[in-house]
Amino acid sequence: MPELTERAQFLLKALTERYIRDGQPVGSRTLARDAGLTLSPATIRNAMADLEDLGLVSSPHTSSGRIPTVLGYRMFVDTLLSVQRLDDSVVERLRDTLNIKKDSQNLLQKASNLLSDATRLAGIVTLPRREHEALQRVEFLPLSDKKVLAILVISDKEVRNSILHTEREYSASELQQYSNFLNEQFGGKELSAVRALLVSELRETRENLNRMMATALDMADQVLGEAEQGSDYVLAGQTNLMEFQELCNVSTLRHLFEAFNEKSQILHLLDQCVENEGVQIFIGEESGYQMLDECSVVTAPYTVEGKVLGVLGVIGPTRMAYERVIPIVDATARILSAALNSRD
Amino acid sequence: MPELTERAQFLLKALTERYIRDGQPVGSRTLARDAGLTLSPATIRNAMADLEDLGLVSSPHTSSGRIPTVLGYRMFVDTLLSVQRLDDSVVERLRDTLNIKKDSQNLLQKASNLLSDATRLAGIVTLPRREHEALQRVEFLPLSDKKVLAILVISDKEVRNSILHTEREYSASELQQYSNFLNEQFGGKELSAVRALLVSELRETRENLNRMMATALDMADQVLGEAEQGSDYVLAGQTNLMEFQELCNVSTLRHLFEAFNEKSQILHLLDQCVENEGVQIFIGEESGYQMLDECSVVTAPYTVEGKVLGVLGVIGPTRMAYERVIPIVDATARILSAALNSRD
DNA sequence: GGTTAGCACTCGGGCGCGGGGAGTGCTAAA
DNA sequence: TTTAGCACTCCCCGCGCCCGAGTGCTAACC
Repeated sequence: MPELTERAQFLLKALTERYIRDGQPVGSRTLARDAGLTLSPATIRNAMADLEDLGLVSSPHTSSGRIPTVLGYRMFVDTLLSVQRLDDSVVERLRDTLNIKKDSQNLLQKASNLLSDATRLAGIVTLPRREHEALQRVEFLPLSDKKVLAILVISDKEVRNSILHTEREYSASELQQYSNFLNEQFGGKELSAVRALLVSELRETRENLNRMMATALDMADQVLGEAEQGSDYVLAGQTNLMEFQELCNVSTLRHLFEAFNEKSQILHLLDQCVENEGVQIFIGEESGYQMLDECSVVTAPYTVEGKVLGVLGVIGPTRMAYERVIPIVDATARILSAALNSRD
Repeated sequence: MPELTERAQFLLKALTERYIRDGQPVGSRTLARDAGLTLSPATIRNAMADLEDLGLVSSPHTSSGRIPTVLGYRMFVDTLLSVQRLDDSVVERLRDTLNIKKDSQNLLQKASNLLSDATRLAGIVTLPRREHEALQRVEFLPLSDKKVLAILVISDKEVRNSILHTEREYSASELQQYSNFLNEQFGGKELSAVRALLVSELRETRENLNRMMATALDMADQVLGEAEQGSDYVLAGQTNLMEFQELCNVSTLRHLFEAFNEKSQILHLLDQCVENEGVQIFIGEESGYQMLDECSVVTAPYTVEGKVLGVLGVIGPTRMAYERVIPIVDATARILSAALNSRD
């Protein structure tokens, strides 16, 4: 990263802020007025030429003002940005909305809506990863006609059930035996571990197991298979993106929306944010995905009991109000984490 | 509806088909060549002038070809359309995809995808209405720490559960008593009836009821409240709509997509289709919703055991290939109904 | 009478032109 | 080092232009 004189930094900051504000390339005259410095446009022009040489700004054509490059934005958010303190009322609102007691799916949807409302961008929240969930308990309930309801208690917040199709009818007490067996064997273990154990056990001892055991294992495996489905996310406020000039041509929008539907690419990007804690920002091409070339993504992981469960964030044009967006994403992540933790 | 000479009908049909094919206003010369009739452009012009007087076609400006009006489309789909017979392979594909055994949520999503894929438009499927579902059984399971898992068995296909927060801990046997009571009282009744009964019973006899009954009713009410959430739909292939010239300006798209997110208006429209059986079509303004002015909606209800559960369909530009779309929507509705019926 | 050829007319779209404006780089002076 | 001055560049916008496609009307034709 090249070193800049204080003035150059100041100008880059002013230019970027101005450009973010009204989306027009910023000229030397405007900047001179804007910056508050008592410098003539000519001086500014010299400084801008330097910034251009360093690759921090560029001009769309010969005689127009400058706009920040990706590198310019990078420096802006990394070292120049003065992050706004969040208005208490906003925090209050976030907290209020997320503190209602609801199932987590609903909570994430709410969070996504909040993000998109507060930033006027698209909000995104990944569903919690399931890998490290532990199996608390399994219960089986007989339904009519060779069907069994399996209930998988993962925590006091997460319960999943699935309907199994069996080859014969089972009595309640018989099913009770099975679940007892499974709970004894696997209760408290991580789902992935349970699955692995089940598979190996099925392979090793299938011949020797009596019919009951085999069925129990089959059932559990069937349920686990469903429980460990692929990751996903909830999205809100995509339409907000249609308000921005720079995204407003149909082909750009189409690629973006197709990526939203496709999910895999976006998920892959968000997955990278799981490791780093705190707010993380991808500017334009940095994401490595073409459809996001003119977008920035601001993310933060959310946690329960210290473990990162998922990622939330916003997607918007590179020209977004970072100083407002960053604290919102940050706060939402914290508050969502708190809500997930404290729920009784 | 005005009566038309055979020739006028033929010309309207040819014109509409042509316009649907390539989206350009159709001129007399083109139509003369296209129609297969050995008529000169001048003759066609006369006939077109008549059609215009009847409000069936219009020209965007003085010297351009004609395009069908909403009325023209209406006559086209009602009396002129030669619906294509569906290719068997397509039916096969529909049937294959919908016959996998999956929970209904998943099935509807699949159906929506199929619709959008097969028509290259946006597919939509409303979630089944819940009103007439009967409560088969309720079970309670103690979780740790003053929490109780309530399981609501609605049918062999639908099970919902929710976690209740109680004021004290309950033993398994105590909970068993509650569920027995509820099952005796309400088993087999419709959810709405159950709810009504509960409310009145709570009001009338609250004072006299012992604590157990009250808790049981509270619990059940809490669960039912969640179960009877508002209606909803699954959507697929919105991005397909971005391919059409006539929808391709950002503001039109925005209104459309906002309506998709909003859901209430679209749902209201779809609700109208529940009553009529078979395929139903709204062309342009006919829907009564502004954001659909340049769109048509083709719907068909799907049923289980003769009862209409929901509606599916597609949304696309008025200029859509009705003769292809209609049988696809029709077939999908039938096949989805069959799949929902036959699932074991 | 229905059909057709001919003709004048209309309108949208594409193209080139020219002027104005915003902004630049360079040079030379303060 | 900063600044004023100046020539230059390029976008944008409006204007006039022409071309082509298509129309309506009229008059002739079968």
